[in-house]
Order: sequence, then C-alpha cells, then structure tokens
Amino acid sequence: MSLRMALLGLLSVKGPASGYDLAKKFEISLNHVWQAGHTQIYPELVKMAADGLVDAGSEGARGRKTYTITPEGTRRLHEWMIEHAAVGVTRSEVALQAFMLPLLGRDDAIAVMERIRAGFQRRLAMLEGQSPASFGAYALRLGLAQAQVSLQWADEVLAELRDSAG
Amino acid sequence: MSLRMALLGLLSVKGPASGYDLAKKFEISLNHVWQAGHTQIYPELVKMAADGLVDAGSEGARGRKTYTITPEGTRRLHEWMIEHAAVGVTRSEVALQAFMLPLLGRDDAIAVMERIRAGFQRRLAMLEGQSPASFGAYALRLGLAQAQVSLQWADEVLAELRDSAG
DNA sequence: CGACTCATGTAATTGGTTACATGATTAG
DNA sequence: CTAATCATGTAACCAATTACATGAGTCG
Repeated sequence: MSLRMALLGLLSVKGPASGYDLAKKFEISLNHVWQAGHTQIYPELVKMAADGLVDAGSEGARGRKTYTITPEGTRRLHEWMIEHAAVGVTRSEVALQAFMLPLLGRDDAIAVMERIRAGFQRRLAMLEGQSPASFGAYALRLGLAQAQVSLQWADEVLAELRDSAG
Repeated sequence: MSLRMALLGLLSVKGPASGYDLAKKFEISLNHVWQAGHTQIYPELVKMAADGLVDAGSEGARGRKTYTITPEGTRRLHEWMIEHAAVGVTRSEVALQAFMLPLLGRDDAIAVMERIRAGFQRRLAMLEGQSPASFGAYALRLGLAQAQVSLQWADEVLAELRDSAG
C-alpha cells in the first residue's frame, strides 16, 4: 500500500509522469524515505490503473506511457494520509550489527563501527545535498536530524571503544 | 540473511533456546532493531540446522526443540559482522507521510502530525523501559537518540503548523 | 473443566530484489 | 556508427505477514 501511496503522492505534486520518471524521482527526491525500482513500479501502475487511481495516457515516443492521477486516486491518498496510522516499524541492519557488537573483540568492533560511521556520514552528505525548499522538506529535516544524531552516536561509541583496553 | 544473523546472535549470547524462546526475545529485547514472528522463525531454524549453523536437540516437553549454535554458526556470524557492510536502507511510513504532509490542509496536517508524534512518544517510552545494562546497549542508545530527536522534530513541525494561518 | 500459556507448524498472499530481455532515440 | 540514455517489461526468487491449525501442560 505504501508504494501505491508514494506513487500517488508524486503524481499529485509533480503532475503526470511515466513509470520511468517516477523511478527517477524515487532515486532522487524520495530515496531517504522509500525505495522502489522500476520492476516494482511498472506492474504497480498497471494495477493502479485497473483500480481507477490513475489514468494511463496513450503511448508516446519510445513507448512512453504517461500516468495521471484521477480524482479517486487523490481521494484515496488523502484518506490514507488521514486515516492510516503509519507503523514505526524499523528493520535496520545497522542497528542489528550495533546490537551484536559486544560479540566482537575490540579491534574488530572498532572496524565495524568505523564502517557504520562512514555510512551515516555518507547519508548525511547526501541529505545535505538535497534542496531544503522542495516539497519533501519536512521529511528531509527529519532525515537530517536522525542522520546527525546517529553520527554523533557512532562517534561516542568509537571513543568508548578506543578508550577501552585492547 | 539478517534474520539468520539475528537468530545466531541471540543463540550466541543467551545460549540454547527454542524457536518459541527466540520469538519472545524478538518481541522484547530486539524489537526496536529487527522483527520476526514465529511463522518466520520456525522454518528458518530448520534451514539453519540443515546448513549446519545450529544443532536441533531432541524434542522436550510439549514438543519443545532446543537449538544450539554450532562453531560453524559462530564463525559465520562473526564473518557477517566483519565483512557485511550493513545497508542503511530506510523504508519509513512515517517519513513518507511527513514527505506528503503539504498535500493536506492545516488542520488535517496537524492531526496527522499529532498521531506521528504520539508514535514517537510511545517508542521512546518503550525504549526507556529497557534495561540499559544489557547486551544490546549500543543499539538501545542509538534507538533512544533517534527517538528523542524524532520527537523534537515532531514538536517543531507542530509548532510551525500551529503558527501558520489556518 | 475451562482458560491460559507453551509450543510448533503450514498455506496463501503480499512486498521487494535480482536477473534477464528488448527496443527507440539522441549525442558525439 | 556506437555509446549512452530513455523506456518498458517478465520471471524467479527471497523476505515477511496473515490466517489457519493443532496439541500439551498448568493454574484456578
């Protein structure tokens, strides 16, 4: 359902788009929030058209199909936003490795934490490169705050590990 | 693979356990990091036994089966920790709703944000109820830091929405 | 004896990833 | 002409959820 809603959201804000366009938007603007490749997007758009949430326009150049959100699609998106209590379920490989960190010796633990730290650093840099004035500004600010605090956590853990006897 | 590693981690630290025990541990100590129900755990343990990562003991009372990690299981877990670069992939319904918040009018947006805020509040309370001295201390601290900063973000967004003209 | 917890499983379905496959158009 | 980008799709597989199903032991 979330993929569906993400697609409706993009179509709602950015206007009519092809599956290809939407896949691009997932890569750039939505990347920190939700991910989907074209292999998931194309079939989903077909189902959404069958359900009357989008209109599939006629084929353009290179077989391009442009989808437009329908009033019913807009209605369903708003309904979902207002009624669906988003589940804050987290499945984080990083947190899992952090959980099990005490299984490793000091040096291995430091190496793992440095890799994790680098990941947070990369993520932060990616988010800082995004335009803060755009549509997804609230989500961007959340992502930035979380990335910053995670990086800080990694630094603290690294400092503790380095202070500990080897 | 992550489920497998989480199971090996639990068996490694807490000693031999049944699928039932492991499902309980997922609910309590590991809940903020990874989730898995018994319907996923039982078949996975069978596969892990076939792959030599765990030993399935003989059946006890009420058909209880106690699994023990093997040396090969320990080896594979350490290997994964050290070599597998955890992907920081995030798929958050909350962030998705935040992303699309501008689609809603002021009052609906406030209602959605209040619900999101309550979710973070609950999560924070849950984490604060966990023993900070236990095995998963590092992951717990990360979870707490992220929950706190998320709650702060929600408060800021709510203040902005309330200040804005209705 | 009835309710609860312990304990294990299967089947169907949904969601998501990886690999494979094809062809049109554009820029150099 | 050829490499890159545009553009769409299918098939196989892996991961996860929901629903269904069963039975043993324990507490009141």
